[in-house]
Amino acid sequence: MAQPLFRAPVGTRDLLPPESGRRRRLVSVFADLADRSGFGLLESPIFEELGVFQRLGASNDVVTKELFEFFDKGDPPRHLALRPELTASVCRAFAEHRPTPPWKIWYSGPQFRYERPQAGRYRQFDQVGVETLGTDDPHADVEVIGLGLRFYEALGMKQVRLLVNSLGDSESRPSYVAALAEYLRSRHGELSDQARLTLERNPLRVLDSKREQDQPVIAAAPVMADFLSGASAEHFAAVRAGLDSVGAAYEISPRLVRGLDYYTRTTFEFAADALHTAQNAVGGGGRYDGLVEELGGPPAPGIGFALGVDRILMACDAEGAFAAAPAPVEVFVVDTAGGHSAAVLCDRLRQAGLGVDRAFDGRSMKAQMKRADRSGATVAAIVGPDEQAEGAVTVRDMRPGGGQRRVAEAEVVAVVTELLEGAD
RNA sequence: GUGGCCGUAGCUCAGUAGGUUAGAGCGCCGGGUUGUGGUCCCGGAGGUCGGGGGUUCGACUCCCCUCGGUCACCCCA
Repeated sequence: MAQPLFRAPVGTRDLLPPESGRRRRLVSVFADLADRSGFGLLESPIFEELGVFQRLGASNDVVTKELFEFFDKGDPPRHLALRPELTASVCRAFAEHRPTPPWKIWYSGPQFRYERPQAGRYRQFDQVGVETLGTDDPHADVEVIGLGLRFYEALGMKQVRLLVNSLGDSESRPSYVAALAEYLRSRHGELSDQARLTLERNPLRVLDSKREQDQPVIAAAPVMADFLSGASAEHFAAVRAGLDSVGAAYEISPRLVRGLDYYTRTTFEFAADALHTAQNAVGGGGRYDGLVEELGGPPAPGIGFALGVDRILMACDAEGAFAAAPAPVEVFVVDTAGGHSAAVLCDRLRQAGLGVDRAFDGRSMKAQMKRADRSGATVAAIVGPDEQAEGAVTVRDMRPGGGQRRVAEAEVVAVVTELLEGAD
């Protein structure tokens, strides 16, 4: 293979049409849903001061090993990092601007994590998400979770399951973690080496182990539900009741743990059953009642989710949903006359709001017609020497059995529009 | 960071128990007489077989290194 001089860096890729257009449509479906639910768009920087992300958890790989960090040219240099997720940025923005709560925000964009790529995992990846800050009303949880569910539905996905759990608050969580750690230590000998390491860093995360060996131990582990404080249990019950009221199907997943340390109380995950890869979580989120404060802001509880665009699209492929489609071309302009006729014609048709493409390089009529066909255009507008001489255009219906006729330039838009109206 | 598998034309792949000019399909370009696509037919361009080193009379085929891809662990969306 002739080796290209450069290629996209490891874990990144170029998104070409029509796939790129499909992603854009996905975001616009999400944007529409978020807008209609009272969420406004937050566009935050792609990089932040390192400290913004260090609150995500000292035991967390995302912070300790996977950050793309760098220094700028300041004096002294500032220590910055490409954002590995967006919740921290949203909280930082909240702490910085002090908007009136509840602050309901949606976002989309690239995020960066230095990991070994694998199915559904890239170093640069896209997420869409929402966050509601400044309220711990269980109905805020219900609204956020419901929005996620409706989004998958809007894409035509059917095989997405919602898993929910509560991690408890600052009172109940520590006692659970202590009990869990004690239990895990009692079965230390049965755990994998990896799980033992995880146990020392963050006992909760052991519940996430995918190793066969750990499964029996995990299955018998104590569950958070038994350790919830009265207030947390009540909050969780209200969230569940709310979900029931809007007909949102969910499963209680007592051992569901989120990756980032800031989560409290409600946690949830969207699992794509169509995906048989290791990464079948197409989205996840939860409550993070202390994060804003940790970033120097006022006490402000929050809840949100992030949905992985790449994984969602993989799941769509597996389900046959939300297919990619090339940008629609309605009219293809064929020009064998030379001069500016084709340019003028294209411009006129586009000004009329039509989707128009054309050929270049003065190729043969046959070649241009072939292009017209491949473009998927319903109509070909042909300008050759004859047409040019009489100020006319040949309008050809490209559909099987479609005919053609020569019309005056001034009538082209009307004739084409009429043909297209009969197209559907 | 650890491990498995893979790396031949733009794409999807075939090929070689090591031996003359490396193949197919799709795509691309041209043509099938007199300006017109979708089917069909003919022709053509395009590959130093990821890169480097080694073994050999000779390697795309064997060995080593390296880069890249892919999948899994870890981590997470």
